[in-house]
Amino acid sequence: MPWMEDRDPYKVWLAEVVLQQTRVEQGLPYFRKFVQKYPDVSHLAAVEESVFFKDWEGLGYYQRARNLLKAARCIVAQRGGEMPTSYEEWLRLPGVGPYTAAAIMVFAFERPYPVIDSNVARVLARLWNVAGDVSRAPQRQELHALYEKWRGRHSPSDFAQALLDFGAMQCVAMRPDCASCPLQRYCIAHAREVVDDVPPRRKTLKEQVYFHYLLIEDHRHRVLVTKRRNGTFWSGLYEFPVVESKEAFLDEKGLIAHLAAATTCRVMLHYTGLERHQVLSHRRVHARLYRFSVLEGVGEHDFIQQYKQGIWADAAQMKLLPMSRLMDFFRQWWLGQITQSS
DNA sequence: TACCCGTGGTT
DNA sequence: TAACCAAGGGT
Repeated sequence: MPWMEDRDPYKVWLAEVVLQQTRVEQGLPYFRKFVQKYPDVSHLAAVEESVFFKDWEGLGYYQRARNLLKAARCIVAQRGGEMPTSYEEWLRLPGVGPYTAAAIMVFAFERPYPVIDSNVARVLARLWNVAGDVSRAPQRQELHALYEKWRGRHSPSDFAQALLDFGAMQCVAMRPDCASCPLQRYCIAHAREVVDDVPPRRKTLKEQVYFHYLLIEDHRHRVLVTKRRNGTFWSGLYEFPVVESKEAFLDEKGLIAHLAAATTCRVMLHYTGLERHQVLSHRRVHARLYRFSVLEGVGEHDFIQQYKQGIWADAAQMKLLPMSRLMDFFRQWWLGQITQSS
């Protein structure tokens, strides 16, 4: 891994946060971009949040970006830019939990903390047939003890890297190739033929939500966008004004009725035919794009005040706003329309 | 503790 | 296809 070349705590921290719940292949391009653009913690602390949000666009779990900036500013403000050197100090920073703090102590400082992510937990749980949910406290404790005992006097970082790699490449979650596994003869889960059930599968519930995005343009090729509020998913990202429904897509009459409750403007809708869905960690979002216009004699600006606060963005501004992958699909389509018409 | 939070790959 | 999963953390 690139951050192991110099073991710079800043780079190790950055990499571990980027890689939280994220595959290495997916996160690595972002890590490289961040190191290039923000070579040390003072550069990171100085960047405006809206700019960094754009840098983070497409990586997901956007709260990580906020916490990373908060932590960087803590390190600069409270420590003069000196990176923490103890597990406890790292743990106090926002966005740094037990895994990340341990990984930093091990990879940057070669200190003996147990680096137990989902890969390592799976390897240990199978080898010793640890029953139950590995995210619960008793199991975590047992895995911790097994890890320490197995590591013995091995190098903390070599052992951690070995287990991470072994979990990612050999002892994989789905359909592991136990026949080729060098540890098969030691594996209790294999002996008891329960490898596929250890650790137990997660249960994920997906709620369906239906978004009706409203494309509202003025006469100068500007479009109305709003910022998603705190307490919602994708909070802080920008989108076209949206009407959300939990049951199903609304028909145009239903949409008009919904809008009539929020604005006194008389409005018109026209479905663009553009539909797209995206699966999130706990939701499935279905979206359709509607052209929206206000009837003659009533300005769109009145609509903004009456319906939602927003900003009018031209093509150049639109490209700078951080958006979800779903909204990015509609944005790209809109940019194409603008290019064609001008 | 249980639930929330993105996106992309695999089966 | 739909489910499952990934170098987890916050609340």
